[in-house]
Amino acid sequence: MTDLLRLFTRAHKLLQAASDEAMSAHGVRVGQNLVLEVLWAEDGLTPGELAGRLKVSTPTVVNAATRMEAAGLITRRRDDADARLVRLHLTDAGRAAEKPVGAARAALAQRVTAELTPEERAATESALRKIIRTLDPES
Amino acid sequence: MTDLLRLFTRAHKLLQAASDEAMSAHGVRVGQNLVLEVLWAEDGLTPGELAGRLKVSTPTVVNAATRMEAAGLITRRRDDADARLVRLHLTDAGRAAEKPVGAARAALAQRVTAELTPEERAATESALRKIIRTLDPES
DNA sequence: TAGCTAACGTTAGCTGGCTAATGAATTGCG
DNA sequence: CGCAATTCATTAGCCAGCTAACGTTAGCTA
Repeated sequence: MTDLLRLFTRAHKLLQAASDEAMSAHGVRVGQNLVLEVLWAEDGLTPGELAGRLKVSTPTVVNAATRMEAAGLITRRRDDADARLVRLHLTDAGRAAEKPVGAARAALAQRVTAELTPEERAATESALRKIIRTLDPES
Repeated sequence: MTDLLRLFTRAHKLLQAASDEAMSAHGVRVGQNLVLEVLWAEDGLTPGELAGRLKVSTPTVVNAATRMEAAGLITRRRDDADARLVRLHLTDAGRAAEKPVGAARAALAQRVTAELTPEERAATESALRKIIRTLDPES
């Protein structure tokens, strides 16, 4: 298990699971959280815009939006000026989730990074940035 | 993007994609690679054993095995002594993939970690271990 | 020895990624 | 002005995870 990539994969899976568990308590799944965070900052974006900001494909956002609509977190509305566009708007429930979900996320981040020394945290952050730039120079 | 968790997610997705691309050139998808690596070291394991070693659920291994069987990488064989067990055996093609896939994986790891300083590498590894232990104390 | 229980693989159905193909609407060019 | 090209969202279908439910086989116990 000395392989960095392997450790990485394992840590990621555990983080995803912990994250999903923390959010699910507030009716939000781990993928939906990302969409919500963008909408909390700027409501009424289109699937394409969200995909761009989240660096995810458009169908991924569309599918998430369908589930979130069914869950009552957002609504779909056709753009008045350009009928090709769909605008995603938060419902009251979607807005209400901001505080608890944000708190849950912060608590998880705190719990996970609490054990790290400042050096470890800084070096990890720097390493992650380098890895991202290596694999996606455009970013 | 200052959030460690966000950087983590992004880096993981890029790594997965790069990994999948590298392996696909040799007819192996990213999830199958993990199964193969265990079988290269020890052939004839059961789905449950593989799931335990990979820290993945049994259905995940079963589904991967089905695709790998269709791809001609492994075969399923019922255990003679205990008919509940299924043993997964490498085919010639599965064995033949070891060298190229291993090389591709090593090349990716090398490329990704090349930019990191020894301190970053060590600190990241240590940080990952701590995170894993925090989220899964049993490990 | 008969029957219950535990172990194991598989199937069904979910989330969350992806690409490719489709269809509707707008834009732009001739 | 009209038609072609572009730009959207959606749908279809794939891989890779998961949990829960199911059926079969061993094994143990009464």
